[in-house]
Amino acid sequence: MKKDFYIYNTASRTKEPFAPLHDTVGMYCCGPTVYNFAHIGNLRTYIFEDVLRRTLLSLGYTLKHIVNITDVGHLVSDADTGEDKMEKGAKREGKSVWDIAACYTQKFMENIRDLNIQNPDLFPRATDHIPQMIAMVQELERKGVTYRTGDGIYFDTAKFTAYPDFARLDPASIRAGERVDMGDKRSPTDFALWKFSPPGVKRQMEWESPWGAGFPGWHIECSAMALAYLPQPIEIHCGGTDHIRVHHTNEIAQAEGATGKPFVRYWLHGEFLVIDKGKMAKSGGNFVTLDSLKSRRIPPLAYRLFCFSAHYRSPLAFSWEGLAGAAQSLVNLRRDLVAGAKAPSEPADPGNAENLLKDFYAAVCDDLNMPQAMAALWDIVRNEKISPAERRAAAARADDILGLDLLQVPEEEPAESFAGEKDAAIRLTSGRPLTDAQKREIVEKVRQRQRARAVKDWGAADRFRTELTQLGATVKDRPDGTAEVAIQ
RNA sequence: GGCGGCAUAGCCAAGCGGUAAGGCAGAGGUCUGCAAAACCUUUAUGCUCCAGUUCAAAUCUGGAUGCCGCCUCCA
Repeated sequence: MKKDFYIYNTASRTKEPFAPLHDTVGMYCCGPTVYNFAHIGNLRTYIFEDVLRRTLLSLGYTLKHIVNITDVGHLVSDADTGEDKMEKGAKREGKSVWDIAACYTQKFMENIRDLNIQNPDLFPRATDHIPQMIAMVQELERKGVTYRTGDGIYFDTAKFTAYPDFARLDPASIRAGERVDMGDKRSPTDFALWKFSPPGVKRQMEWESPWGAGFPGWHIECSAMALAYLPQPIEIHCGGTDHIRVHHTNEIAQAEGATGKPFVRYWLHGEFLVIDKGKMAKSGGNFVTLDSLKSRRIPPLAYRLFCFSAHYRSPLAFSWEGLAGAAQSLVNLRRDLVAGAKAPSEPADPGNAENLLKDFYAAVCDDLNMPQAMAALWDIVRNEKISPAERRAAAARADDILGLDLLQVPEEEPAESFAGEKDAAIRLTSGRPLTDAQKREIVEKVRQRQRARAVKDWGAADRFRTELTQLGATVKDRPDGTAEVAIQ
């Protein structure tokens, strides 16, 4: 059943009802540049796009979803002086650019999997589509909207009168040379379609073209690959908010300049994850990766849930405290659902789940308002008037969109067995590496405390607890007499 | 300089004209030798400030202050 689905279209700057023209909805999302780890800020956008994808599927649409992998180098600056990011990464790690791309593509795929982000239908790589890019540049040449400088073929934005519309630019106020190095460009908004390899320099990544050896410009890959796989106009195109002004504006110029037809119908942009009031950035040195979360024992899905605490078009303030809160929240959510499962209950009625989720779907369909959707879910999960089976059935349906593995039975922390000690009465988990001596000290104190408890010597037991606390070990007694020891 | 956005409890935040969602944290209680867990109860007379419109404003208008993003590869 298709509900009314409203999404905010950057092109119109308004919320619009989603009404696709094609039976299969084409969706193109700008993917990662694989020269370094993705940080969790990058990942926020892919989570937003995944929720969009899951919502469309859940509403009954058929999708063709494309996420590109940018594995070709982009220069660091607009002038010819900058280093290529891929080549820079290669130099940093002493590998070839191809190895770098393969390595970080792999890392990206792991992140995606950890976050329950569903795979799109296709992950096209830029380096596999050089011919399509060259063809598009040639078409733009035929249309007479390009010119040649000493270092490349450029798009002449003056020839594309709609250029300022998308980002609502005021052409008169873009002042030449203010922040961009003009090089030989005629206008600050002009951009490279094809760059020539510098004379005498053999780049690791370069291709033959009608204009000689070189490499594609920074925006052509998305226009070329999107149109290679999706019918025009493409229904949905997503990316980060930073792409509006330059990347997507240029994509539109290229695609519409080459084809003379509208490029995309709905543009959606995700806001940034902010940290210490500024955006998380690879260059800022303030970035956090999914691996660093995992090493702190925070499950990736806790981060996914954390992302649902703010609307995708609002900045979300990152903090470890907030993330720990999300982790706790996920544990609570699953626990409450499991608790329901233990109670005797009648089989759930799927039709009723749909009914229970009315508010949930209403929030999701209102431009993916996930904070409100989560509130609606909590109302179900903690509503004792609803039978546990019905709650679980509703949660399972909601999870098609949330992707939080809500019905997963909470697992015990795997107990770390420690060198030389096999004591079934003690389960030790540690958040940091410990020497054998340290382990032995802690284990010995736990044992002494257990002995004291056995003879009801509460005073001694409490003293050992205090000592263990000083060593960073928190002890939890379990009903079966075993002790759970967590070391921070 | 241009364009865009934000300011709501300890933290993350929703709400966008009808009398403050939700999560986390905190507090009190029940229970347990203590602790943990669990369960129950509770937590903003107020939404940066100042004017204004309105029967009614966190929500609209004008102004002030503070903060952020894009304009350069960037989610």
